[in-house]
Amino acid sequence: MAQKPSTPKGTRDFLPAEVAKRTYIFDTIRRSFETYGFSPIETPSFELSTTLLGKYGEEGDRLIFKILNSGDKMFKADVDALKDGNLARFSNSLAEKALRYDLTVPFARFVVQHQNELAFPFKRYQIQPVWRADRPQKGRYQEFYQCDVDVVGSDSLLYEVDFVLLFDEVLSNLNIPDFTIKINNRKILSGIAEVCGEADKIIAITVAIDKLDKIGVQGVIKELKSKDISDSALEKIMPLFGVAGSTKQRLDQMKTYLKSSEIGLKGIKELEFVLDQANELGMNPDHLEFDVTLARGLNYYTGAIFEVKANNVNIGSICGGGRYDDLTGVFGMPGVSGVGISFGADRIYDVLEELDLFPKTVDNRLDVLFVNFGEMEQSYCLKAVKVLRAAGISSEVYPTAAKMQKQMKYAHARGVKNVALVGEDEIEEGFMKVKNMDSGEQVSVNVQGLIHILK
RNA sequence: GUGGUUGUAGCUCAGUUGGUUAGAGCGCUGGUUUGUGGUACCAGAGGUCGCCGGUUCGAACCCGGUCUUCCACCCCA
Repeated sequence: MAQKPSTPKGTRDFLPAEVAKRTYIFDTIRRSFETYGFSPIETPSFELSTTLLGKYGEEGDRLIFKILNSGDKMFKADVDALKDGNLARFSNSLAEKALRYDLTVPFARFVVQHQNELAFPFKRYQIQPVWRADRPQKGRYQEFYQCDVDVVGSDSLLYEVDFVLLFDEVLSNLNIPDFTIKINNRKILSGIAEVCGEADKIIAITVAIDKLDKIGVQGVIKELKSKDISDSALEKIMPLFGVAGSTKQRLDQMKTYLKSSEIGLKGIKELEFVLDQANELGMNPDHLEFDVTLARGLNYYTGAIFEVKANNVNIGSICGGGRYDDLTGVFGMPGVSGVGISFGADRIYDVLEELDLFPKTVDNRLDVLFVNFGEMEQSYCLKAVKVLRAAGISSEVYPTAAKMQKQMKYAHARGVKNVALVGEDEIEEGFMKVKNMDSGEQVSVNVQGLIHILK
């Protein structure tokens, strides 16, 4: 071995036991998606750079993996841009394709491209990997899976309600004991910016107040000042930090605060509808929380904003989403409202692992391994294996007549559930000895009996 | 992108002020008289100390670069 091989930064291999757990997560999510009426689609892992660039803000563009042009296309390199020090333009001329950064923007492209083949409102789900050239840390990878569900072609708030219920159902099915679905509305944030007379600085304001629980009131004020927010505006923002009490009380306080902002009040109304409906449909109120400080960076959101955090685990948000009124507009199809959410499968995995929440039954262990005693016994066992497999029981024969101990050790190392021993005596009597590797118990049964036990 | 951190056998880690053949535990392989794993006992294999370069008579140890790990920011799933 010359040099130790390794995967690139921020990527991982998955061993069989890990894949089994990941499959469990994907299956749980997929089942609920389909129950809620969403259909699966898939899109390519890479898109044209022009499709992706400029959709995620300056920060996002930096994190997009670009695919180097190959062959003669290298001649398209904009050497002048390099000379001028315009690295962004130079790199764009070198890369006409890029790995997808999320599933939402490619979906918008998909909707525009296939608009005549889709029935609106169109509901799709998509479970595929995405790539970000981010610096890895806990719960942050360069390659990870997103599980997206979106509806486009309707501005009905019923979908917001559906998504809240969907969050609740999936996370409950995954046995996550303590999570909070935070909900806010971009219109409320617009209203806040309007009230303090800094409507054009909405992004700076929301990003700053988003950090409230992290850096505190003083930290937020400091950040706002550094973004050139005027003192008079600051004064109007201050009352926000005093908003407290139950959800209803906080909503009332916000109503008063936003009384001069039409858009802000509309946001409150939308939010109230979603909260009321969720409540009426019996959702646990502890799971849903109105949070004025929830902003989320993606600037294409226009209505509801969601974010889910698993409590008692130090990991970022595990789900996110929101309403975007005009995502397809940039691809030439204006006026189509969409709303959607995303589950971060890799972070959910980390949460389940850390809290030891994977069901013990999640595995892909072999049901039965037949010990190989020699040619004659082997062909007898192969027939038994065929019957077992037909009954849906995974089974195989050890490939060589190696020492018993070696075969048993192999079975143990692989985590095989049962070992079947069929030697001369057993063949004569028409039975097999089957040892349960977990309990160590051994029984004598025929093939049908074994099927009966394992089914 | 900014600042810090990590890298020694398959794994978890020791390795004293730079000085001969770099260690431990676990794991692994083989054996303990031949149809039974996870326990016990015996034996054994396995590392040019992440990589490249520099300082030195001499580097796992000092210096520089690079890759990787983890963390904080930024941002986010």
